[in-house]
Amino acid sequence: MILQMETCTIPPNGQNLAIVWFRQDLRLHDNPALHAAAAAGPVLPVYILDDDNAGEWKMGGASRWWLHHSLSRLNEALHGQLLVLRGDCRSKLARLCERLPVRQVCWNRCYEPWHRRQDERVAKELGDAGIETCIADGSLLLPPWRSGRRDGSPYAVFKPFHDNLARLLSSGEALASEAPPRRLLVVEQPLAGNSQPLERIEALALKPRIPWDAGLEQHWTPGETAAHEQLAAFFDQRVDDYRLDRDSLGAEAVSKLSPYLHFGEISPRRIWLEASERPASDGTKAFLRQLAWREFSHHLLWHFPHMSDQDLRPTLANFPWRDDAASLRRWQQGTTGIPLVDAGMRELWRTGTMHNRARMVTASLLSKNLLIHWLAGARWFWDCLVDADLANNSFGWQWVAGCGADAAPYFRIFNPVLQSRKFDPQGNYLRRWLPELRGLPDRHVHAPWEASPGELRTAGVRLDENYPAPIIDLRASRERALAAWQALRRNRA
DNA sequence: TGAAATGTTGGGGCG
DNA sequence: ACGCCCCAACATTTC
Repeated sequence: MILQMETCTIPPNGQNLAIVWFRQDLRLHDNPALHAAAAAGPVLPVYILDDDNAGEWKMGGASRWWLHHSLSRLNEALHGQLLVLRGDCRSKLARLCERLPVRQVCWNRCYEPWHRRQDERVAKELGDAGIETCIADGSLLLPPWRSGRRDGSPYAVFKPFHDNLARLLSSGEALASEAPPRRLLVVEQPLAGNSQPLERIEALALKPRIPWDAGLEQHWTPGETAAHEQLAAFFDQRVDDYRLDRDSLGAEAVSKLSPYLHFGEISPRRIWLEASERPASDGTKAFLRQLAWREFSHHLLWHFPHMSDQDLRPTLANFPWRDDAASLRRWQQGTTGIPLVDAGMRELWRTGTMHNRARMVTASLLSKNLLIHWLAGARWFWDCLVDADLANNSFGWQWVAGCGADAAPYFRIFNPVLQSRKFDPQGNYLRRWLPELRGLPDRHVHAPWEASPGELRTAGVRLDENYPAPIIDLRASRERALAAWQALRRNRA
């Protein structure tokens, strides 16, 4: 906890000005880079939006919306002194160092491949210019190279990874928290010139031009304060039921912390420590296990940087993926005619998130039943999710598609009707997102095409008029997917 | 963090 | 009383 925040003017040449370069660590608490910088003297907080270096994985629309609000909250917490720039991070930071008496630049590592390249280039350039750099690890429980085996090799299966992680963390040393600074001295906007910081955040144009973000506004409050409130509410009200209810689509049982974690508005370490202080329970354990999955996917992305674009296990070389723009479009819009899939996709579009169970089922329909490449689905999620995270997203899609580490076997194909009956027996989730199906009785709301004409009429459902007929026959497409996989295996053998 | 097919068991109706 | 069939419920195997 920072006890005291003050602002000051730029120190004269020769003094200890440190830049804190914020990226996916938009918080003041438990932020190692910030703490390191603050310990040495006055701090200049900087955020730089760098779209051009992100390649294929430039931030998506929902993420940009979140970032806009998150930067605004961070700027407020910094008494309006956050310097916001856009462009190439290396040249922007170098230029700041030329113009101001900067001794040191501090940042927390990001683990995406393009961020790693960026880190290297920035560190080299600053080093060549005689500027100190301080690179910390604050976005994971353990840096990915420390969560591997003793010999440094990565884990490819979750169970042993999780056992090892739990062992390392329980030793305590890994999570020992450094003493946070008692005082944060922030320099007043050095380059203010003609515009105020808030105007600069607006100038990043992160909010959508067409205002489709009403649902996001309704469902989310970005920012560090909200993150802490969300965590407290989860621990107070929901964690005890988490193990049993986390798969239930209709219940509000999950933590909803993923976007805060992605943008670093709360640190996983803080979550782990707070959970550890509570009496051990099944709910807490199940929750921390999910945090370990996040850790695992980052571990894999670090060791296999191509994971975001290529099959982790090249089992699918020459797989007959279908190029089917019309079906992809219906999947994206939530008009497949398969209720659980449509409910999930509409929740995604409207709120920027989707229940994890629904993510697995919608992903399975696209990659297995429709035989559309998992990358097409991953890209759509990337654009729509407020918690879009390269490691988690790529890992999840590969897991479902059956080409990832610890992957679901190829023959594990979700049946969206059975999943719906099992995890949303009363149809609460379906009816929330598919008002046109509200009149159907529980036994038919999961599969309206099985209802009799009379039942459909009573419910006011007209297939292919106010709700689509199913995009595909579930049984036949399951057989087709199995056959395609088996052909692949035969050719291989 | 599957689903579907196939196998097994045991109770009840019935001749 | 007994064998037979049916079938639900559960377990196992296969994809």
